[in-house]
Amino acid sequence: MNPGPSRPKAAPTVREVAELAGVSPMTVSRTLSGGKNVRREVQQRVMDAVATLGYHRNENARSIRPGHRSDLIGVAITNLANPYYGHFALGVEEVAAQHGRRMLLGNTGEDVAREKQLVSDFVGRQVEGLIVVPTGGAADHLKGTRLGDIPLVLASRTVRGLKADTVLIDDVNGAYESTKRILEAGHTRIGFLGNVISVATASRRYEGFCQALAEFGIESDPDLVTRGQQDAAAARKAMEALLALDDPPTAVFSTNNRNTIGALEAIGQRRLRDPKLSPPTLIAFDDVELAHLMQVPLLVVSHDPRELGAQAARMLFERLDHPERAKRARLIELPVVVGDILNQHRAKRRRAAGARPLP
Amino acid sequence: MNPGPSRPKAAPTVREVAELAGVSPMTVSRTLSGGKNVRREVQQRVMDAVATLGYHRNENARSIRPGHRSDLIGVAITNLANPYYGHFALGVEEVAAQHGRRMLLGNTGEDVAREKQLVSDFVGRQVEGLIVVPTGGAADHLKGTRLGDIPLVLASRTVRGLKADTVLIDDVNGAYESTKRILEAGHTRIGFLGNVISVATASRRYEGFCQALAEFGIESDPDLVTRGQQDAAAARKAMEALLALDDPPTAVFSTNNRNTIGALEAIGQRRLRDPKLSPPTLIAFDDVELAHLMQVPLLVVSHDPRELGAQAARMLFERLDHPERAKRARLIELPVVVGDILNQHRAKRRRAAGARPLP
DNA sequence: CTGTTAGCGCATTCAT
DNA sequence: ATGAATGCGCTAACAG
Repeated sequence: MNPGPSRPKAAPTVREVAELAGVSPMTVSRTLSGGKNVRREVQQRVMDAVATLGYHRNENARSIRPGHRSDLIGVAITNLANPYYGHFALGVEEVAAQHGRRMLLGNTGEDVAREKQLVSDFVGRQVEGLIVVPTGGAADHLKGTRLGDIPLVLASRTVRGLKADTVLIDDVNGAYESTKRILEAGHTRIGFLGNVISVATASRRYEGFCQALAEFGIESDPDLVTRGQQDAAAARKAMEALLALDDPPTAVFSTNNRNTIGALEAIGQRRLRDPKLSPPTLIAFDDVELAHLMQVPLLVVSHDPRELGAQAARMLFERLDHPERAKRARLIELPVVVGDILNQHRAKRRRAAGARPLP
Repeated sequence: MNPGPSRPKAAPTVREVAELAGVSPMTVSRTLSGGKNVRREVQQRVMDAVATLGYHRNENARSIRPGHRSDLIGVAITNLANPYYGHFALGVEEVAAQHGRRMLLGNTGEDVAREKQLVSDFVGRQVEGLIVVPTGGAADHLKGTRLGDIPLVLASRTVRGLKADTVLIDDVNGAYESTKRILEAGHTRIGFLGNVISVATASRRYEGFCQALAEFGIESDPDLVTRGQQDAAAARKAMEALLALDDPPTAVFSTNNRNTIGALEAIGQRRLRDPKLSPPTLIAFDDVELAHLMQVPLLVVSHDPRELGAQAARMLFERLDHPERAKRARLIELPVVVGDILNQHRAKRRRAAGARPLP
């Protein structure tokens, strides 16, 4: 009597629906694809059968038929736990949804091997396109031929020697403009908190930073430049070291939100021990929730990572919808907004006192 | 001569690989599935052909064959832009990867219709299982029959009248314990910042909150209870209103990270106008980056959303790997950690002065 | 309007 | 160790 631990029943197929509705599989198929050339009454019978059986059309079977799209895109990002990429992924997802596509999402954890694996798997699953935040390692697996000519969009970072559609933030200029503004405010000793150099973004932001320094005739002091911090904990240590210098920087450029968090933690902790600490002005590339309330002089270089994701997706779908257009890889650089210097009570006073802090 | 805008070439198939390698499709298939019963030498020829053609096995075609798994799970979450769910998604992804599965990820934006759409699509794509953070609306579409008996795990929230494996946070107890601790510290007027009531989490946390109040013989003052804030902006307004009361609360319970952010913003802004403001103690359910550095007395009720995601995924795979086991829906409640009250300089002084703040 | 035939890419089964 | 036949679920193309 007892059917026992019911084996996971195989999903119902068109045939079963057809049988229950007393029609041919073809009529079911037609009904499900809009109902052209099917009597209303028959459609109803079919839909009823669909409902009672809990039938769902097998999209995989559907997608192997010639000319049919998979409606799937593959997205590989480096770190989902970073709110930045959460917003990014949301931007991608929203635009994909508008275009009727679903998103296969994988996390690379900055590991090239994993990236390779993911991309290969995505291709095997017939994704129509790929959006990748590259880890920055070797990237042969992203070459067009390896991808079976599936459109690829790189986001947030580039890869040396790889031609592909790319959406970047205007890193160089953002770093340049913000550093310049800090220099104009009178700072001369400016620290740098960077992430790993192999990440193109890091280099580009460092480049803009140096450009501004050079323009003001300031040599970048190697003691003030730290690089390679990939998470907040590392950034915090780096910032602590900067604060502990005999002659600490009066301003610090932070490459990304992880470094900003770490820097603010270092400052916050240090302030507990030394409440009169006059914290350095922080140039924060990427906005961070609550940062502006931290009572630390702050210049935010912000942009919307969600828009970055959306833009990457738009770029991808444009290529999918118009494969006939020019094949040349395109590069888009999204502008950043350099804000005002917030919480700069001390800085104001210093400037009011005239001249530069260090003669 | 010019091939013209090369039509997106159809992906190579086993047949093409076979032809190039001078073998039958079957030999290619065998080689790709481990190489049993294929001569080393032939395997090599096949692999070479695979490489030159850029061949990727069509997983979709593969998955329609009987007995074959899709290696796909579907995940629907409410808001990817919330770092909480970013961590959650990462937890799911990592465990899925360990089990050789990929993740289809969709964002519902708290919209039931979208959730329904996503789940239906996921089922059509032959996902082996579903992990859903339910929006809280009607949920007929999540009933087993509608899902073709695909295993479902609800995470973070429950749905009234729906039996399914569920992973929750120990909301009631976390809210209870933290509120109790604040009451023990002498607070009697405690505000409440909540999200929409239809979300089960909100009710559960409110429940724990009220339990603690009741135990201390305190009636919850309706003026101090705000609900329905779904984002930081709304939460901020609600908190501003609390701060503006003639007799503002000395402590405020914040249901989730969005409300905490909003509350801290309100406090921060208010403090700019009134530097001597003695901010209320904040009970923050869910941790928030930088919150502990905000110079606001803070009691964090924390848990790791990544672990929540991991646990949901483990639950799913356990059911997938052991379909024969008991069918009863299981419920797991992950413990929370109620921390110490941080930054409580003022509170200390108040307590040291003896008695309760309000006679 | 409806049904039949055929084939998408792959792998199981059964030869050889 | 290899290949041929067959069918998975679905739907164009072609009858009727």
